[in-house]
Amino acid sequence: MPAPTMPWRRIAHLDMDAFYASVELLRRPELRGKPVAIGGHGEPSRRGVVTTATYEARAFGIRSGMALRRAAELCPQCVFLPVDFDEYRRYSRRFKAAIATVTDRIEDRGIDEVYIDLSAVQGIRVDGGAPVARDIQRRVLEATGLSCSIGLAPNKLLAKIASDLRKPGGVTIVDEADIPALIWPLPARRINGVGPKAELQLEELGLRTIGELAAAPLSMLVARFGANYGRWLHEAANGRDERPVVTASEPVSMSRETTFERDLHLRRDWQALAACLAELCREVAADLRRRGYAGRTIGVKARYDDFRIVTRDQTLPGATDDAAAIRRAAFECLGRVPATRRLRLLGVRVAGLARTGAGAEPPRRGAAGASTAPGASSAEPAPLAAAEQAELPLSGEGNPLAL
DNA sequence: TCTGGGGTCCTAGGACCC
DNA sequence: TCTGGGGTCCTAGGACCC
Repeated sequence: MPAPTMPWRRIAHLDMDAFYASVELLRRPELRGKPVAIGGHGEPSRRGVVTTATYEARAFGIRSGMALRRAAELCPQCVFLPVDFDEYRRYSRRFKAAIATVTDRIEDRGIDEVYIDLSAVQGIRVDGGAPVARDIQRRVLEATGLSCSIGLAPNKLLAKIASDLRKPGGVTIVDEADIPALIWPLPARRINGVGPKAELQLEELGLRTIGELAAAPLSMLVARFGANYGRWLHEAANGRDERPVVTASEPVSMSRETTFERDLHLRRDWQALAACLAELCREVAADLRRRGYAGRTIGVKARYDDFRIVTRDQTLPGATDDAAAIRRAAFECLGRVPATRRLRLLGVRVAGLARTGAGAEPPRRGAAGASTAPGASSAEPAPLAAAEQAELPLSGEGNPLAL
């Protein structure tokens, strides 16, 4: 039985070039041409990682995800700037609006990239799409002053790899016929969905490049990675991907988390942790309300000083966007986190989201019922209740943990 | 004193229901 | 009393992405 064939498609992947750093250079033009890294508080002496570095900084070996401290060692003259997400979001909206003047077939993939389905663009089957890609680049540049790179391919997987081949400012077409020459020599890690763990396992199988992966027996991949992921790896390495461009989606969860300047002990530093948790709950509640959502599943995430992560969550009878209800559930969850080591990070997450606006949501039960918090009733350990009280006077402005 | 913050999706076991 | 499945929800962990 022959698989139904996909209709002809032309998918673009657009990736902004060194996005955060480029936005910063717009307001700090005197830094142009210098090594600049964006991350954390912009101070290499404090905890944080590089989110984006200019191409000049990358020449020193600075990479995103690298500790700021390490980046400063590699390049002492590098200029460090703090992240300013509000500003990046403004530019993100602008460049996406510029693309929307060409087509509305856009899939949001975060702050600095999108997929665009160009299949219906006039004449694209003849010219391959390079002219419309150049036109999009020009519109993005005029709207923002920023450059981007675009990959054009029959699917998202190949378009994503293609956009990375000629950075910055490139337009790269990858068709099925180009796969052996352009895609197969690349490391398997370049496939979107192959991360550090999978890369390591592939290496153990002697598979380094996408071509080697494509030639590997399917049975070997399935034996190693399971039926789903194994089959997907095989398809991906051969350039096959039928995922549609998804133009609308609903959020699944909202969360807030923070890494402490110094690691905190669950009992000895309880006051500071409790104040932190309460603040995270206020923030996530504010985010929910601003965006018009409420959620049923409340959870906390803790990262120990050895980087292990534990999560605990609790599902309420009804969705809530109330800071106090979220806080009660979050404290119950934190009470179940083993106090085995010090914590370096604490987070709060609300999932199971439903829209609150425009009567889309059924009447809320329990969650807003002041004294009877669902799930936080008799199950709540007494020491926690006391500790929760104890944090209240502390919950002021600013970060009480910046010691 | 390496290693951020905000997400999505998948897996897997147990509870519970039919 | 034992033998069964399927389906959904809840919880925890983990890989991966931007």
